[in-house]
Amino acid sequence: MSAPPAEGLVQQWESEQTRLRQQVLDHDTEDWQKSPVFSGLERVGGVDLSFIKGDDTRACAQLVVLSYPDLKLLYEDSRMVTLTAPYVAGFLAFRETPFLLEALQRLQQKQPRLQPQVVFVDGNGLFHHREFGLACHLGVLSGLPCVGVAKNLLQVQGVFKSEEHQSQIAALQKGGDSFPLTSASGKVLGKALRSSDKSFKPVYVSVGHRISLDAAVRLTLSCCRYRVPEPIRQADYRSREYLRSRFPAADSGSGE
DNA sequence: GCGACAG
DNA sequence: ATCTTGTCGC
Repeated sequence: MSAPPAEGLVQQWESEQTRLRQQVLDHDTEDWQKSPVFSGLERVGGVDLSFIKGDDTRACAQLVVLSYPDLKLLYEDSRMVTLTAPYVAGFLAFRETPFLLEALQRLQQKQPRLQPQVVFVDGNGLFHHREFGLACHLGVLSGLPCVGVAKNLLQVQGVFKSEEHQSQIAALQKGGDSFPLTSASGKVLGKALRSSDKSFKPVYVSVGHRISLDAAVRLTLSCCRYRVPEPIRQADYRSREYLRSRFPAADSGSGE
């Protein structure tokens, strides 16, 4: 049912990514990022979108802000939105960013003191076709430090789900172990991280904006109670809960 | 025709 | 993203 994206649109998106890419800062810009224990860091944010099943345009845009290092909920915002852009692999940001930005702006307007010092994004940052994934996009447009955490490996820039990749995953002995995701040209675009002792499938961490890869990986690890970092996990859970309460299952086994 | 494809 | 139950384990 989803019509293929208009011809020129993807090209336009591509050039915009290339343009905005120049504004990404892939190093630590905040003092807390240089601290081994991130002293000075008090608030971490997480964003996500959850969809109503069967509808790929209506979704709940979610923002949560948690305390650090306690990871307790300080702020939460759920909002029903209607997406206009289609999902095109490599261009996720054009579909989701506008609504995540709006959530950050509502927070800035209502509770500026709760503005997160870093935002975890469900998706990739520099680990991307043109080194400008969702986490970079949101980072540049919001100006906030962002970290991209993807649950699945994006096969780009010469990174493949090869036997070698599988064996590297098997070699991750404990939570905190990781290995670099290196492009064909030799650049480290991100890291596969075993985020806890109990999880075996790694998460893929990459720089979004205003943070180094090293700090991004350390911070991700320190925010993981389970496989997915708590800010993203909370955003995901709460957005689904929001949909569950307002859009009860259309069908169930009760009929006959 | 088949596999890929962050969310 | 969503489609989806039970099941094994602590």
